Amino acid sequence: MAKKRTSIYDIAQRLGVSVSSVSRALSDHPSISVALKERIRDVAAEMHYTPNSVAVNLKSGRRNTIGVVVPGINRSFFSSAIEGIEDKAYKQGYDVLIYQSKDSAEREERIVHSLAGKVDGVIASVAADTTDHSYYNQLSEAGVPVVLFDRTAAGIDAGTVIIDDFQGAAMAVKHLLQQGFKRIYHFAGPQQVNVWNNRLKGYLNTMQEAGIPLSKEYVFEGANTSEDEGRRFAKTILKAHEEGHPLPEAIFFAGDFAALGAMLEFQKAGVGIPKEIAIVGFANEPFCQLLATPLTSVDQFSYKMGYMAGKMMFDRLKGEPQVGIVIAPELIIRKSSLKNTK
Amino acid sequence: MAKKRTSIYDIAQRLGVSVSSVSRALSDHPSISVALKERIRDVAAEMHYTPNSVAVNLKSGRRNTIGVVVPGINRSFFSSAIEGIEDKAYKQGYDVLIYQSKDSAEREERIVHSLAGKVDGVIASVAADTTDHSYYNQLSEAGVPVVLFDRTAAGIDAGTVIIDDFQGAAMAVKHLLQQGFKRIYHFAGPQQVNVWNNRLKGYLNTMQEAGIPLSKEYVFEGANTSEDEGRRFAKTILKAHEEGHPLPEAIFFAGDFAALGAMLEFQKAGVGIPKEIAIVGFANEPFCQLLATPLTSVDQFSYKMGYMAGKMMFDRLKGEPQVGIVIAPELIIRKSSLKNTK
DNA sequence: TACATTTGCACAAACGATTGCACAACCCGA
DNA sequence: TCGGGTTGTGCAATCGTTTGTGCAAATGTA
Repeated sequence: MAKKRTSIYDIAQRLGVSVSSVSRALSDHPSISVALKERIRDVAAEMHYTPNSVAVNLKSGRRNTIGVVVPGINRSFFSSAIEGIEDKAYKQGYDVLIYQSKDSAEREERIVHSLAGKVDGVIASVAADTTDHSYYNQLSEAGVPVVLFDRTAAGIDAGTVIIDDFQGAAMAVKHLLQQGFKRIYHFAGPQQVNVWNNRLKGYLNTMQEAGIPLSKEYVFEGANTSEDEGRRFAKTILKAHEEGHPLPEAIFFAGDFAALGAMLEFQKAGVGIPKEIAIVGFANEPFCQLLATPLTSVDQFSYKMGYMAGKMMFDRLKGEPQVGIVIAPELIIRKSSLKNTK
Repeated sequence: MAKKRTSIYDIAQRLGVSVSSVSRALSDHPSISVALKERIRDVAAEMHYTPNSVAVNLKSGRRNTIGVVVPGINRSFFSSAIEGIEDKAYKQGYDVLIYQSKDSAEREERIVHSLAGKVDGVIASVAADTTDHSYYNQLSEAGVPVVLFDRTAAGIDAGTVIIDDFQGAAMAVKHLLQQGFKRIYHFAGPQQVNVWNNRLKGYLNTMQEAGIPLSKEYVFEGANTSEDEGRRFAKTILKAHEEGHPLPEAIFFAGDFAALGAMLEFQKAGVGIPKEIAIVGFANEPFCQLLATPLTSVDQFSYKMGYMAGKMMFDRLKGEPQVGIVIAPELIIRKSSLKNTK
């Protein structure tokens, strides 16, 4: 096992030429005679030579690798964004290193630290449990370009690829308004994260423009946008209802999983969707269309976001820093938000 | 931008000592005095020194990186397996390089080629469009251990982590038999791939043991296990029904997506599930429990498979080659396969 | 005081590839 | 036959570490 790999030195020795000639021959340098090039290439093929990329990296100072840091890979949004990144990187001959922050800033910081000098650039979607992601600046200070997608952070020297969350929220709320709903609640995510903050703003702004007065119980800020938090919100609403409050006519959720949790909870309580409460989610996770009551949701074009983030990264590596990219979201209307359905 | 990184040489120069002393001090070598160690560490911290991993790799011959090759990252099974691999690797201080074969053997071969010398080991689930994956042997011949999970391949020197597909299929079919079904069909995947072949065998064996005679239309071999192929199967069945054939009482699908496609098709045709046809899938994708009629399925413990594959990889790297691991599957029973339900 | 032993550090080679420079061999014309 | 210009190769430095070996100073022993 583990026979030593063949290096250009081995080839040189076999042919009685110098290593430099071998190197030049293999990279098709003009100052090597055609005859020697052929001999060298033949022997190289015969000995199954493949260049040692580590040595090449050391010499060139480039790694041909980009690092990707996401909260977790096992969510459709992130895995398909990564798919987009990998597709773009593969085309450019770059490798992709994957890391999961698990939404822990501490872990994220360790990862970012270890990344310096290992990769040519970093693409990330930041951990949600903190507001200070300044450690990313160590990368850009060291000349490693950073591109943030979806979850960005203030005060970081990085390119950004996001969707227009404000607009997405506005589309969702307008849709509900058009259906004739007025008493529209909003399940918001942690406000230190840009995406959830912008969705809340979009909701508030649209409601205000429509002249609908809000009261306190309209907005619920979840600790995150998980199924459990969605359930918690639903329970809050159901309890209020028992105490005499009217049910909301509709709810706009800042995330599909939260919407899912709430739907399951409402279903358990016998509250019909969309008959009694209309629901809109955010992310357009694949499961939306599979639910018993298919869920209206805002599509984020995750694959495209990943691909664009990759593209922006390579532009930056070429020294063409781009301005931030904002992708227009799209509202996918399904049964869960339609008034005239049973 | 791109200020040069500080190397041990810079530290050595600043303190007027040799680079070797710096290197030894930082790795706590006994032959350096405590006083000097402290001075060096202070300066190193002050200059924000981090070792250049490329140089370390070149010197040590180890990369501290494992490569992962899967058909695609955007499927829950693979993304959560990767999650398991990454978790294990992170604990060991290893990085993870991700590649997508897109189920193309040609692309897979290119990837595997490029991987030699880039990683210390490779964990893969092979592309489905071919039966010859011998290029993986170039890795093991070069001393790079290979671990295959789920989709393995014959004739490859590699460790394997699989679930007992035969057993999983048997569990599914037995469950259907217990429900009183006899006319049980099977949607099979491409037979050159071990997992689908074993599921078919499990099905056939269980049916035979139950003494149920099979006829040709019972088994359908899909080109893959996608939603579309599932639809195609459903259409075939519906067409045969129109021509006078009885419907199957139950169908065991070798994959959840195929089951999903068929369910949607049956629903469109007004065929009730499980009332008219009971259905069992395979993989226990997250969407199973979210369907209008929740889908009974065989759980593959994807995260665990990934984690075990990682574990086996590190054992191999330590020179403790393990035998293959077989994980016991579990049947998750839901509404889609229960007889006494409407 | 003289010698043996330990301690602490520096020198230099090595990992595998790239590349500026030097130089030998060739061809040409004068 | 010699100078000048190509052509084709080799030498050696370099990237940032690690590590075997050598050597001087400090310490111990008689």
